[in-house]
Amino acid sequence: MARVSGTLRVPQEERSRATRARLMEATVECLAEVGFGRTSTTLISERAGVSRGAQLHHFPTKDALVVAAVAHLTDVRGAELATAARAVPVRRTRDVLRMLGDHVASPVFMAALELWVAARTDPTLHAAVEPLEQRIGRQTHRLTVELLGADESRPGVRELVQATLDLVRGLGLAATIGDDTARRGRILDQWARTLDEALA
Amino acid sequence: MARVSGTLRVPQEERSRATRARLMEATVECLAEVGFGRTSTTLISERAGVSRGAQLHHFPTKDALVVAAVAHLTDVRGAELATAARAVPVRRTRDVLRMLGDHVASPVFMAALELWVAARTDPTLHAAVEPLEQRIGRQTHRLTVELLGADESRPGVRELVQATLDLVRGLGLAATIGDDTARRGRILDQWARTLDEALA
DNA sequence: GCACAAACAGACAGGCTTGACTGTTTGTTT
DNA sequence: AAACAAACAGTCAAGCCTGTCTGTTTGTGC
Repeated sequence: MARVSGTLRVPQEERSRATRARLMEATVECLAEVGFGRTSTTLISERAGVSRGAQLHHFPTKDALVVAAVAHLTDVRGAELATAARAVPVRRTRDVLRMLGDHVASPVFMAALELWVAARTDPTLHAAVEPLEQRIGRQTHRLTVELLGADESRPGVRELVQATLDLVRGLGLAATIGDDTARRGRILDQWARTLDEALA
Repeated sequence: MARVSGTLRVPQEERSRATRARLMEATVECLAEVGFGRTSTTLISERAGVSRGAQLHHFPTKDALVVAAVAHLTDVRGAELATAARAVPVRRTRDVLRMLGDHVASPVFMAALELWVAARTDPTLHAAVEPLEQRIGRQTHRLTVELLGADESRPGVRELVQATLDLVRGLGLAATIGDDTARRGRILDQWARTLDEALA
């Protein structure tokens, strides 16, 4: 598409993609900062610097926008995890846990948390969130197994890795209220020791 | 008060208490069933069988009602945990974990979850939730230590109990999306074994 | 029995949110 | 260049939610 014909061009497909991206990113930001409840379409369009008309053009309904944002968020989380994982040396359990702990304290996780809880009582959202969350869950699991150098063929190992991921999820949830970093650190310190013994 | 004077009496203090209780219970039910976002004062009053006027009389603002419901919910959670704990034999780790796992799958936990997430971005709610959550957190910790027969003077034991509680919180969160009971069971099976070894 | 206050009932207004709708600009196609 | 379609802009009405307000019933104190 967009055959060159001499003059400078700003393909509308590109503009469209950019606008949609800004809207989805603004949605994720709103989720993380003001929560699902206060995330209105008006607030999103203001934040994205997009007119309400343009917003309604690309996403006819709020559901459509949020569902698209869910997919976008999944990609972002996947990318952030992959990037963070690359910086972690293999077989250093405590470092792996630190990486996971940092993730659940990040804004993207908070946005995901908002969506989880909202999806619990919203069928449309649930249908969008469930499969994507399952995907990123599996991806994170695989990644963690690799970094820990764990042997999943041994009985119990798979469950311990799952427990580790559920633990950090729980820590992320606790972090929303009044959990301090120090407490998380101590818990993960001990968990790393226990995990190392159990996986040995 | 309310000196008997022959005829049957329905003290207004009693009526008042009953109405307030029904409103707070209805609030918790709404939180668990439709979520914080869709929990409107109108819905609550309908569900409680209380007129809007009476509702506004007892709780002038929505915040007042929700804050009162938080306190109520804390009491309910505390009572449910204490009751469930009484049915668990001491030193049977798997049974203790089952009890905790059941709790995080219950409606009261879901209501608490809604409040947690809402409180993250709502200062008023946060001020009400934080201290109470801390209280019930400590209570649950003490209770778990007792049931496990754990010796907290030994290094790492305290952190392992905390990790256990955060783990079940994470499992409760996962349960809202698409987590099946079987998966939870396997994870807790394995964690019970690991915990027993670590505490031995 | 009477005055008073608390519990209760329901209508009403203001504000916010959502999505429909009309009009304008900008890129694409022939 | 002209016709067309997509992107963009902003207004408007319907609906819901909250909290105020007025009026009614019921228990309490004198």
